[in-house]
Amino acid sequence: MYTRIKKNNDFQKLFSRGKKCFSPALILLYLPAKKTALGVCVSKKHGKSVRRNRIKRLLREAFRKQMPYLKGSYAVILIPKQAQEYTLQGFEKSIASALKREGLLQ
RNA sequence: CGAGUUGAUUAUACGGUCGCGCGGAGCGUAAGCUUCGUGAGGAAAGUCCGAGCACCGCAGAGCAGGACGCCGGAUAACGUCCGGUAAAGGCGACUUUAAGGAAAGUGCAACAGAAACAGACCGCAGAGAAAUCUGCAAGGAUGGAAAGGGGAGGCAAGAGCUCACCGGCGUUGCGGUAACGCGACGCGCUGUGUAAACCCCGUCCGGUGCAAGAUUGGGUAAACGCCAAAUGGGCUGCUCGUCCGGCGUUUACCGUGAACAUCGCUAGAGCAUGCCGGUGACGGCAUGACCAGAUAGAUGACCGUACACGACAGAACUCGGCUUACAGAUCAAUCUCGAAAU
RNA sequence: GGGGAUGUAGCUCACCCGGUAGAGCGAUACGUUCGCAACGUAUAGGUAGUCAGUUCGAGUCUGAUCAUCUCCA
Repeated sequence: MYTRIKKNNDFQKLFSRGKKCFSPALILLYLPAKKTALGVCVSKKHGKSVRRNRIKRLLREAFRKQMPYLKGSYAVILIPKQAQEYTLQGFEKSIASALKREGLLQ
């Protein structure tokens, strides 16, 4: 299981030193860590609170599904790109392709 | 049956698998694991009002400033709610209204129009040969607003000049707690709008807001510098009044994880049910349950069944309102209007 | 979460007390020049963010709503 990234310090560390990886639907930042941790970053540009919460939930669910295939443990931040529609399948594919490209999958 | 009016309720439901926040219990040195319970709204939204609570402080007085404004009640309080009154709209059920004062004073009323703290352009009548003079304010024309209204009498033509009705003002009787209503008598009648213009009258208001604020380790001593000495700073914009020196740097000793921690943080002017009082807002009594508490911020994914195929929308200290957004569904009323039948 | 402010021409802004919406830059046309710039002359461009209310009349007053900016750890 993963833990949530809560501290501002951790976010700053990832934003400044984390490796960036782009995919169609989102941006992924990661660093090796002791435990797998997930942070989600959804700005106000994505809409009102209901819409933003929906995006966060979809991102968490997508990440949860991809986790078993991870090699090692990492601290990860997911940043969605602006779009008209957000789907679970789209996020899953994006995460999978990004992780594969970085060679983090088994 | 059709068209409405008013009030209220609800906001996909049920089952299964995996997953998340919080709390309890158990296991474990610990990381954590297992299990049980619980987990968004009618508007949680906008932040437009009113409070609780907290601090600044002592708000003591006056001025300034702000809010409200028919009457009576409800409430912790309110700009909210309830019941009335008046006016406007609707055939009606009913709805809407920032609804005090224009005879305290000041201002404004562009353009048009003859004239907008007051009048004669056209006109009507009399006199005169005419120019013009005198009387008048019915009709025309301008305007949002034009000298109480339209009718009869009267007159040279006209005019509250006179009369009845309506309106207005004053006095007064009755009903009502009151706003106000109904009536009687008198006065021919004294210019309009604007107070969401200044203002007047009445009522109320200290400021800042949980990023408030509190706790946990900062304390003691010395030196120097800056500002200031009846000046400066704090207390609300100002005045009176009142309180006090303030800030920074360095060194020595003890201490040191001063925050992204912990508390505030959810048991409450609360909720549900029943009874009683009241037209109602609401109040009283009894019983029952404990019902989110996060801090990059918890409700999702998949499958099955049903249909109307699911709108607006996500707690962030807590309540009472208001306002705004919203697919629909349901219920109620001796409700209203129309049609048909009896 | 809680305070504060601003929406006017393509852009940057005026218009305090209600009465015909203006300025600068820009755009278009003409002149000037061999041509361009500069300069001169003229023209177009707005229902004052949106919706209601008060008023005879609203950019201005009042209320609601939408958008943008900003401050508080």
